[in-house]
This record gives sequence, structure tokens and C-alpha cells, in this order.
Amino acid sequence: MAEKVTIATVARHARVSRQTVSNVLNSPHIVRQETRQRVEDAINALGYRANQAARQMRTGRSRLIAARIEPTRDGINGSVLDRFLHGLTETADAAGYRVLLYTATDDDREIATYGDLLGTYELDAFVLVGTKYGDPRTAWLAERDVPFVTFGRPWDALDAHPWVDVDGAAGTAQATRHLLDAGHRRIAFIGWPVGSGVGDDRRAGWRDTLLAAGVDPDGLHRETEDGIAEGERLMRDLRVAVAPTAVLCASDSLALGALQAVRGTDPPVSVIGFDDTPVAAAIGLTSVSQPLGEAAARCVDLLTGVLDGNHETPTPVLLQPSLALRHTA
Amino acid sequence: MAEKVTIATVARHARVSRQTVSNVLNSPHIVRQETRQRVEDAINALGYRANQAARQMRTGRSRLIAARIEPTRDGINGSVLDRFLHGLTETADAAGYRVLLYTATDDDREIATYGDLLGTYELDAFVLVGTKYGDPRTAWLAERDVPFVTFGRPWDALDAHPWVDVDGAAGTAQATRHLLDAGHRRIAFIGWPVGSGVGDDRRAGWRDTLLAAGVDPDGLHRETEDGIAEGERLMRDLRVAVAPTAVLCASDSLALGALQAVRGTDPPVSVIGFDDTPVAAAIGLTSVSQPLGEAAARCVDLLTGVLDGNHETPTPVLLQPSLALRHTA
DNA sequence: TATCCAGATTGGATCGTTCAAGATGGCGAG
DNA sequence: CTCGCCATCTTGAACGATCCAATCTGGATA
Repeated sequence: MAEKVTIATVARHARVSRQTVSNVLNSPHIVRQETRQRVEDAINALGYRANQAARQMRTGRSRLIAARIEPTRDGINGSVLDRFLHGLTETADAAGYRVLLYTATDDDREIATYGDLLGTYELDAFVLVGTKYGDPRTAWLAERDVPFVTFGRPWDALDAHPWVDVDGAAGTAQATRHLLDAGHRRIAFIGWPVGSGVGDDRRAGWRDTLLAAGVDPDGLHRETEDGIAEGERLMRDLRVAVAPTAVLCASDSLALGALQAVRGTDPPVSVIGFDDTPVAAAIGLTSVSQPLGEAAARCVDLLTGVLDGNHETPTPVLLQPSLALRHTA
Repeated sequence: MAEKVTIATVARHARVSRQTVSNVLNSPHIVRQETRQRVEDAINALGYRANQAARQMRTGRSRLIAARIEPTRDGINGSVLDRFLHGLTETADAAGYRVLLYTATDDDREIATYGDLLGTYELDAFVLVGTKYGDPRTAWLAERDVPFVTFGRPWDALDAHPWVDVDGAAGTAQATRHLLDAGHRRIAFIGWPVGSGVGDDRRAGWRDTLLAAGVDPDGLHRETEDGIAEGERLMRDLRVAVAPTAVLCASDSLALGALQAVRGTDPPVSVIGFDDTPVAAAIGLTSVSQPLGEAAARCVDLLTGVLDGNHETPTPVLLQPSLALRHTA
């Protein structure tokens, strides 16, 4: 059984003191070149790795970031989180941080979990995915000066905090332009009920683009909770009411439903979804694609900015989505 | 700014010594009832939480479990991991453990990451999803006596280690019986190339069930890499060659492809997939469903068994899948 | 009353690291 | 020659918990 390699082992091996080894690790510039080299050689020779628990005890920093993994509600849109988490883990790793998972069934429990994670693990920061008007979670964190980033804008803009988001309106605008360019005029929209920040944003992109093109969007849109069945129902409704030649949806779930409602029509009704989920890729659904890896990387950037000394509030990041063209539009 | 609450704060508040507080936390039975109550009240009143770093330094245990999050290759089958991870986080939480994510692009890097995680974070255990013949990862971990569980059987059975798996053969057998009961005889199978443990297992369930029913499976199966396009290609091939009335696939991706190849046929060809992914649910594909939450829970059970003192090697767990009936079969 | 014992409690050492302050030695200025 | 300064390195203490060994307490027994 190999002896445990501590900073003292390295110090002995390199014939310096513990503190000098520590300095080589944390402030190399104050150590003489020759000594530094000797210590680094010893570190490599012994395979030394700084013990995080001991370091944490002294510095109060765990180099741990918490992210929530959700219960995969719909399943279709769940994969967005999945891809985001993967990106987060990868980028955090590169920055010397690790991602810790947690779950919670509601806001209260989630906040209780924050307390627990902070108290016992001394987490350095949180990444929240999705925010809503008057989110109690961000308020709680901000109140306690816990560093955090949200993937999603603070829709009420009461408290400014670092965030990264994808410009949903730009995405739907781009999709709408694509349909206009293809000659469509009666372009419908199936989205979420007014009041959800994300939903309103996506609808606005469609609406504004139509208006700019001189098309009146009145009567061309429907609102509902997310879901395939709902998408199908509203699309049938739209066909009877306004007979659109194309439809843009706020999610791939809705788009999938809409697609079922227009199967076999001639001429075919164009359908575009949102999120570019695996389902969309699988069935050839054109969809607005979010740069999730990039978003995750920017979240980590913002966090390390806050954690590693930058006291200025970092600037939010708004990323541009792209349109994944497939054969439904 | 609230003073930091340590074990000493609690001790002072409850008028006992630090050690008594520690005993209340770790071996409550040796503390007098009345004293214990007083200490617990103090803990609650002060909102004390044991500092994990300090505890870890003394005990050498981090209460952290590592799991790998993959790059979402296909996307369709990726959601299996997603759901598994969620279950893992939930159950680990209940057992007092937390899940730490890591990524790796190949086996060598993954093993390097093990070393890193063990060295700096003193991880308690690893959960590996998916194993293959002669997996170098399990060998590395076993060699160093690092506790771990795999979700997936050790296919070469060289080194026995704790594992949890879902009985794929039982799943395909059940699906095949379902098709036989519906009157089908020419039931085809589209699976993965011979040599993958999981793939061979799934094919065996189909083959054995057909043989038992007196149907010769020869010529009724095809093998390929996973993918929608591949599924579609092989299904067309099968139709020309043997005109099956039903087909069972080793994955939902393959099934999705097969489904596209038989769209509009009359009478309709029945299709069954495997994994019950969100895509299957979305498009109404009948599919073999793995109890992922249960599997995750059993993984945690096995690990805590090993970690919390049980020296006997725990018995592997083989779970039974179920058939999610939808309208394609 | 003295002795003993089991169970409850106490103080001190320890885990591996970083922080704060002190020691060492060389060099130029007064 | 002495002083101060700088660069470099070393020493002692601390973070917050647990483990160990020693001490205390109260009741039963002689």
C-alpha cells in the first residue's frame, strides 16, 4: 500500500518547506525558478494531488458548482437540459470546477436544498436553468450573496444578476423570414399562454416579423400548455379557422402535434419547431436550434469571473440561435 | 453577517462538549436521551450543518459518487442516461450521497479522470453506465479496490463486481410473445452486430421465443449499427426478402427507421422498439421499457452496502422490463 | 463510608492545506 | 561597518470535524 502523498511528502522530497510547495501551487511567481522546478519535479515524481477537502477547509472554497437535473417531464424538451449539462460539465472541468447534481420537486424544496448544499458542501456557485417572473430562487440566492448564473433571462429584471440566454425572438424571427421567403403569407403560430417570459419572447419574434412584412398576425396564433396532443388540437383548430400554409411552434412537442394534424395534406403545410431536440432530428422536423454547448460555456465563464475575483458584475450574454433546416419546411 | 455555526457553537449552546455533539450525530445510542434531546434542539435552533470538508479530512470519506454524462450521441437513446441520472441523484440524495458529474472522450481519459477525482476529491464510488467485453475501466477500478457499480452486466465475467441490469432478453421475449399472441408468425428482428453483449442478449430473447413457438428465425433478422437511416434500410431489405408482418428492433432509433419503411402498408406491419424513449412515447411507438428509476435506486443500494461496512460482495440485480403498449403493435 | 463499575463526558491530538508572521542571506547606500 | 531592504524560504497556528485516552458521575455493593 502506497503511503499517502501529501504536501509534506513533496516538501521532504524537494528539500523545501510545506509552504514553499504551497507557493509553487498557488503563487508560483514568488518562488525562485530553480526551486520551483525542483518542487514541480517532486510533484510529478510522487504523483501528488492537492487534497481538495483540506484546501477547502482553509480557503472556504469547494470548486464545486451545483446544477439541477429535472425529472424529464415531457421528455422531448428534456434533452435540452441534458445537452446543456454535458456542456457545463465539460467547460467547468476545464476551468477547474466540478458539477454536482441535485433535484427538487418545487421551489421551496429547491431553496432548502440550496441551504443544505451551501452548509455542508460549501458550494461555490449555482447554475439555474429556466427562470420565471418573480422567481423566489434567484431572490433567495441574491439575498445571501451566493454566486449564481441563470440560463434564461431574469424576466422581471428586478434584481440584475449574471445570465446567459438564447435570443428566442431572433430564432422565431429567422424561422418566420424563412417561411416568408418560401412564399408563405398565412404563417400561424402555436405557443404558450401569455405570461411566460420565454413564450412571449418567442411569439414576439414571429409577430414582429410578420408585421414588418405587412402581414396581419391577428387570428393566426393560438396559445396552450405544452404537449403533443395540444399541438395537434390547436393545429386542427387553426386549419378550420384560417387555413394557414405554414405554422411555427414554440416547442418541438407542439410542432410534432401540429405535424400529425397536417399529415397528408396537399399542398403540404410547412411546420417549424423550436429547440432542435433529438425528436426533431429523428423525424426531419425543421427547428430552431439553440447553441447549448456555447451557452453552458458562457455560464461557466460568468461564474469563474465572479468567483475568481472580478468584482464588477459581468455582462449578460445573449446568444443567437440558428435554424436547423430539414424537410418539414 | 451571521457567525459561522460549528460543532463548538452547538456544544456551547447545549452546555456539553464538542465530543458529545459529535456522538449525537454519529453514535446517538451512546448518549443519554435527555442530553441528546438538548443537543438536537441546539442543532435545530442554530441551523447547524456538519461541515463536509472537515468531516472528510478526518474520515477520508467524501459522500460523493461520480457518474459520467455522455455527449448525447444519437440523442434518441441518450435520454435513457438522462432518466437514469435523475433517478441516481434522487436516490443518492436520500442515502446522504451526492452525484458528481464527469465527462471523458475515451477510456484512457476516463481512467485518468478517475485518478484525478480520487486524488483530489476522494470520491467514495463510481457508477458506470454501459460496459463492454474486456472493459479497461472496471479492471482499473477493481485493481485499486475503488468501490463501483455498473449499470450493465460485466459481459466477460472475468472479475465479478456489483452490477445492476435490465433483462433485455426477457424484454424482447415478452415483445415477441405479444406479437405471437396477436397472430404474427413472420416476426423479424433488427439488431446490432454480433459481439455487443447488450445486442446479443436482446436478439436471444427474440430468437428463443420464436424457436419455442415453432417458428424458424433463420433469415428473419438483420444486423447493423444503430441509427434511423439504418433501420429504414434494413426494413426495406427485409420486406423484399421475407415480407415480415411484424418487426422487433433493438432500439427506438432502429424502430423509428423501420416505421418509416412500412408507413402506409396494408395490412400495417407491427413495429416494436426498445428503451421506451420520449420519441417512442411521442409518436406512439410500442417499446420495451426499462425501469430506470428502479435501476438507479438499486445501484445506490449496492454502493451504500459496500460503503457502509458490508464486506460481502453484494448480489447483482437483474430487473425485468415491461412492454409499453402503444398503437404500432 | 469506601470501593468499584459502567456509562457519560472531557481535553488533546490529528487530518492536509493555507495564512500570517518571522528568519535568513545578499546587496547597495550612508 | 552597519543598516535597511528585498527576495526567498521557514515556522507556528488555524480551519472544523472525529478519534483516542483519560476523567468524571452516580448508583450498587461490600
